[in-house]
Amino acid sequence: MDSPEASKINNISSSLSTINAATNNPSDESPQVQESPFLRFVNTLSPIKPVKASHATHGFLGLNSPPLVFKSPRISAPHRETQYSERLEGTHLSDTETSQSNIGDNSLGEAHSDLKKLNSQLPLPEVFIPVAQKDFDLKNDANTQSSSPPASVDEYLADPVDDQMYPVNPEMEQSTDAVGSSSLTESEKVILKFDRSDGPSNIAEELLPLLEESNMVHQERTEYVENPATIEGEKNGAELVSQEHINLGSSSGADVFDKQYCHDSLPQCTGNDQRHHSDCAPQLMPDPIQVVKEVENCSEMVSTSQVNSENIPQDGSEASLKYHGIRRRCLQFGEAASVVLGSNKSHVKLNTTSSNAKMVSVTVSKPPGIGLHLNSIINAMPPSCASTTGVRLSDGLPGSKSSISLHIVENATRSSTPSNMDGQSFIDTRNESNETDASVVADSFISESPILTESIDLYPANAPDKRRVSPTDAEEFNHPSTSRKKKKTSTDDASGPKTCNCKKSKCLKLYCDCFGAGIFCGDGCACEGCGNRVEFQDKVVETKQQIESRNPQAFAPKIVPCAADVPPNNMEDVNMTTPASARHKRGCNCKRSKCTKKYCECFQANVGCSTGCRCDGCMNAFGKREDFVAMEHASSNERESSIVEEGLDDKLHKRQKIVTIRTDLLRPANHLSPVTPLLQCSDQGKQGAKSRHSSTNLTKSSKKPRSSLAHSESNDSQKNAPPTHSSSTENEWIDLPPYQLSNRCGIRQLSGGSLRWRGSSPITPSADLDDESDGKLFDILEDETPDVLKEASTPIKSVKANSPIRKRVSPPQSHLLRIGSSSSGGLKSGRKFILQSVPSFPPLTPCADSKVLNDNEDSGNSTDKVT
DNA sequence: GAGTTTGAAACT
DNA sequence: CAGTTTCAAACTC
Repeated sequence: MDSPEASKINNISSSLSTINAATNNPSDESPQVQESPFLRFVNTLSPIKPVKASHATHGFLGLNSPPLVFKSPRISAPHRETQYSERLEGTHLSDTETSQSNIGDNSLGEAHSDLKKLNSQLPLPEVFIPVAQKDFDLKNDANTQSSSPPASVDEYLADPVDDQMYPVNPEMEQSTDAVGSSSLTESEKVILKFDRSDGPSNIAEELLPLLEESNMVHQERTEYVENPATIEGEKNGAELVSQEHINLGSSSGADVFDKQYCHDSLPQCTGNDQRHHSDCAPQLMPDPIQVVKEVENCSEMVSTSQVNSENIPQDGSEASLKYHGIRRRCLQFGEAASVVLGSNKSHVKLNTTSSNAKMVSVTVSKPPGIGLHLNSIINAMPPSCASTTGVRLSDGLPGSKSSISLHIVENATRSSTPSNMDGQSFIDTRNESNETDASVVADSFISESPILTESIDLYPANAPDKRRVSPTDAEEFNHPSTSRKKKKTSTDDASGPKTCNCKKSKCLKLYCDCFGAGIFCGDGCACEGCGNRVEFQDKVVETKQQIESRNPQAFAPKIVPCAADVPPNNMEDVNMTTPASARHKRGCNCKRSKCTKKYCECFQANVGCSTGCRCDGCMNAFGKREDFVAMEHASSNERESSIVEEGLDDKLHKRQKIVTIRTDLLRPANHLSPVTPLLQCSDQGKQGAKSRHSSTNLTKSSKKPRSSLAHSESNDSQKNAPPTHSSSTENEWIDLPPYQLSNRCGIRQLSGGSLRWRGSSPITPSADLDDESDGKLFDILEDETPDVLKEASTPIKSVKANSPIRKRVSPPQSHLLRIGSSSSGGLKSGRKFILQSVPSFPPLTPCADSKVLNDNEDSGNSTDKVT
């Protein structure tokens, strides 16, 4: 399907990718696109995505910049229409896919035709698109183009577009999703109906009030949209959507839609529910604007979905509309669960995988690993809510939302592609991303439906972070007052939502878990003089702003899921062990806990320590800093390298030798071991100040290759011991050789590209540098590289040790830029790789950005080096 | 449940 | 920017 249209798709995908980045739905795309890994890869690669995404997010989220969506609902309406049309197409495509994969209902094809008709009928209001919505326009254009061609293209386009649209307007997303759902044919409806019996209805009933409200909003929108008749259609469509979601659970293809829906609807619905019900004691702390807008958004979201349904020519009771949003969640969630459970397995594995990925992305729609603070919020937040949270994020971190979503998507894709890696790896990723998501969703829904529990079960919560975030948030939302008990605290994870016990901070400091997570304290909190309550919203917002003024990222997710993002080279990746490949942005500073207890934020987040960490004696089960892992891998490599080096010493400069060795080692390993060289370096790694200094000194002064080698070796020997330790917790990861791990990351996210990438990037630079470096770079680097930078490059420290050049070699320039771009954390850590791993621009931006950066870097480095 | 430990956040 | 203090969670008993 993809191949013929791939070119188009690619073109469009690039544009879409940008949009997608903005939206959180990249996962949706990916799943859809998954059919053509190449497209997926292209999408992921497109550097534009992240940037636009960030922008879009900014526009939305940024407190400073009121969300465009709100301002110009009308404008959005036309978009919606276009989106709908697109969405319809996309849905058609997806439907077709689903039909092929799972359902195989002929009706789907019919539905597509119907949808196409509808689309043709529906005018594409590209003109309407506002500036902020340019992305949408692009999408629309792409969609329109794509629409004409076979469904496959449309599918990709439609989904991504929708996704992209979402970031700008969550409502739009839902609407598009709804449209897509609406696109489902009657046959699907039938299926959906069956699925309904599954039980989301209960939840839906609970949510009905919300739906009603949303309906109100819908009506408004419907006005925008077009005909009142369409409204009915919407309602019907809503029902259909819900049904579809359910059905999707059964069908793989449907899964995509479901996921999308779930993705959109779930968060939104949750947000809506939360707001409306006001159940959640720990409500997300609204930004001043957000509060009002959120409600609107939530309602809009629902309404949009309904509106989308308008397009769908189906019968349905209004009541169904009410359920619609609710059902979505439930259904979706259920679907997700079912999917996870493997109900769909019977269909097509690929589909299931994709669906799973989608599921993940959808259900999650939030950065998996992310989040102690914002993460939680984000997780809990529905898209609409996300916008609200996003506001904060935007304040500190532009595009965080979008970026997060991207990460999620990537994660989802990763998880979705378990086949690639070990089942374990797959599971792991799922655990984090999905768990968190699932947990969140589950938390929100558990009360409503048992299905949730299933999904949850699927993802045994491993991550404490998740625990904190999701449970608290979810519970809070679901059971604001009741759920909380006193200090269940994070440890309770599963037990309950997070609560605080603040005595003096009044819950208005980051000390407070609730405040730090961006949620209001609930009844369960045992805090004294709590100022983090809805009553004090103004104050809370003000305080937040103050804190953000000091540290824009204060509320940003501390954990960045970036397995793929992490530069392939990074030691972290190798070390990484972090199940989700997530990392703590700032890193921990543990001294005594050795990162083995929850004192350590990294450990608490189930994330391995990264180069950014300044911990002492890191024994983080999720991944030791870099040293250990690197040491392990490096040790073997080093030996080889050392031997080679020795031989080379006579001939070449020691430096060159080292470099060449690296390149040699790396090249053969290529994608596998781009890390290895680093690892070698890493061996010296952290402890490294010693090793570094010594090595650097050696290199500079005597430049004895052996000295460096000796360091590496010694370090290896020393560090080797700890790595074994890591294996215990992370059996999965640990089991895999470091290079495998790295591969994993790359493979997951980017089917093929990542590999190339990594392999080339780390290696080529060094190699090239080596070649050239001897004369120029070497001198420059050595002399110029300030100690800070050297230190900064800690992860690669080994590089330093081996050769000053190496520091820069891997990505010298880029590093600097990155470092600069990367927040203070990067500088602090001072480690090259950290910089890479951390998205330069918005540290929040998870995978996508980082990927992009990496891609850029790689390309740039390769080009530079090559030249 | 009380007390201690720990490290992040806040402050100077 | 570094060092110190404050704070609340995490942990231990």
